[in-house]
Amino acid sequence: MQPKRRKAVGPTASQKVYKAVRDAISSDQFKVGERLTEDALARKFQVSRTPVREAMQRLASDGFVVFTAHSGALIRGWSAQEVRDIFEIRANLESMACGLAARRATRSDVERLEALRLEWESALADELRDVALISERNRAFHADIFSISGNCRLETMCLQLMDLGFLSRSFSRFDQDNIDRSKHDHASLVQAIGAGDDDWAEALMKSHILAAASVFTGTGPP
Amino acid sequence: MQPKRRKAVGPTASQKVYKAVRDAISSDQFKVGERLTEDALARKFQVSRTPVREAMQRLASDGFVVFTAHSGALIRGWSAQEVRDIFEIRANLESMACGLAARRATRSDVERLEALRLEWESALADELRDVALISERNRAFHADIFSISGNCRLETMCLQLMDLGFLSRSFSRFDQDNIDRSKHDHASLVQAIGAGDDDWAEALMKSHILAAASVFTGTGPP
DNA sequence: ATCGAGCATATTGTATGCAATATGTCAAAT
DNA sequence: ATTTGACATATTGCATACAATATGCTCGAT
Repeated sequence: MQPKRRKAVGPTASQKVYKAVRDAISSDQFKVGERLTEDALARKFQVSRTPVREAMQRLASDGFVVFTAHSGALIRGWSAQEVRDIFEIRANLESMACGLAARRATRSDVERLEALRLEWESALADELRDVALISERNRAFHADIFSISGNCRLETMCLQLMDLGFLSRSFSRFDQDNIDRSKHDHASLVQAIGAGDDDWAEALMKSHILAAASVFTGTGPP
Repeated sequence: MQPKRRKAVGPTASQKVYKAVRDAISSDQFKVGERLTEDALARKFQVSRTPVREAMQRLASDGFVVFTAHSGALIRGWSAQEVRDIFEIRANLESMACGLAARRATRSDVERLEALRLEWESALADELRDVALISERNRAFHADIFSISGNCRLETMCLQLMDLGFLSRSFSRFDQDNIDRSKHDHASLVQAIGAGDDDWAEALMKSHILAAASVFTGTGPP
């Protein structure tokens, strides 16, 4: 007889709704200010309002939607100030994670990271310019650095900041210069982490994020 | 006629439960590993299970409890590694906030901060050694710096990290040396922020947090 | 035409019931 | 004595019903 198999009980309805709506927001499938009515979502996912409400609570807590009592959930927008604030935090947290990663990375970590970098470059090189794919692979590259850092909470916090909807539009704003710079940055990052040079890795990541911020917020030199 | 008064509709039941349980956790009123059953909380707050569940979802999302499907919410504990990780992040984020605060603080900001510092010192000076009061005023002091930083999201993130239950035990571990150092640190912080010296303020806060970390995690010199 | 009051409708907030799942107990086998 | 299985109980997950609140519209007054 097979070793008794644990009954494979899937994710709860609430979790499924949470994940689906979260992904939809991250990939920018809702308009800012759009109202998410419980009934509509409940019908869409074939469940009752209860699990939908629970998912919305968590989304609100994560900052993806704003939730006002008796008025429901709205897809939140981001003021220029908020976008600046977020990039400012990312520049600090991600450079910290990068420095830690440089100190802790093993040979196999570096090899995996390099593989992710190459996958991202190949998505960039493709004629089709699939922005969603480029964005996804960029995320995977950064996420791997967070993971190597060994600080789980830092990893979670960095991921949360990366996954805030507006970022999915990031690469569509990049011109050729931005892309070349990004490619160069990522290559240097792998090099610095591979060499275990934490100061270098940290400084590289900080400048990498701040450069992206300047594209996004238009604070760069004219 | 009076200007039409908005109907004073209180916070929802769900919000009340959330706040009550969150405060109870922050002030360490539950044992680690303790199970929070929905029925018990519902009876305690005289509401049904629905708002209790919603509150628990948000608490889980905020990291105060762990939530496993079909098994409910447990008060989470913190491994030594997690505590180290959190102090590491605080050292970065709070020093960042402190540097920003030094650049932005107005005269009235500094005066208010100084007043908060003095209130904290008076709580420390009291013979009774009310650890909860000391902790509360320390929080108010740090929170004011976050607020002055002008970065709302940073403020929220720093507060979340400060409010993780185990910190309420911090001051009960301090010996006289730690207390003297803390008093000195806080005084210097106000001075640095008042002088607009962001590098100094940033470095001070970093060392302030790391010193507290060493007391807490026992990583300091013997 | 514009504005505001009041009603009708839509939507959220909460309570309750039932089904699904986990937890604890006890007896029997080794 | 320890372990394993099955059953009883406790607890959560979800659906539905109803209450509370907000939203939008009509209609009348100015």
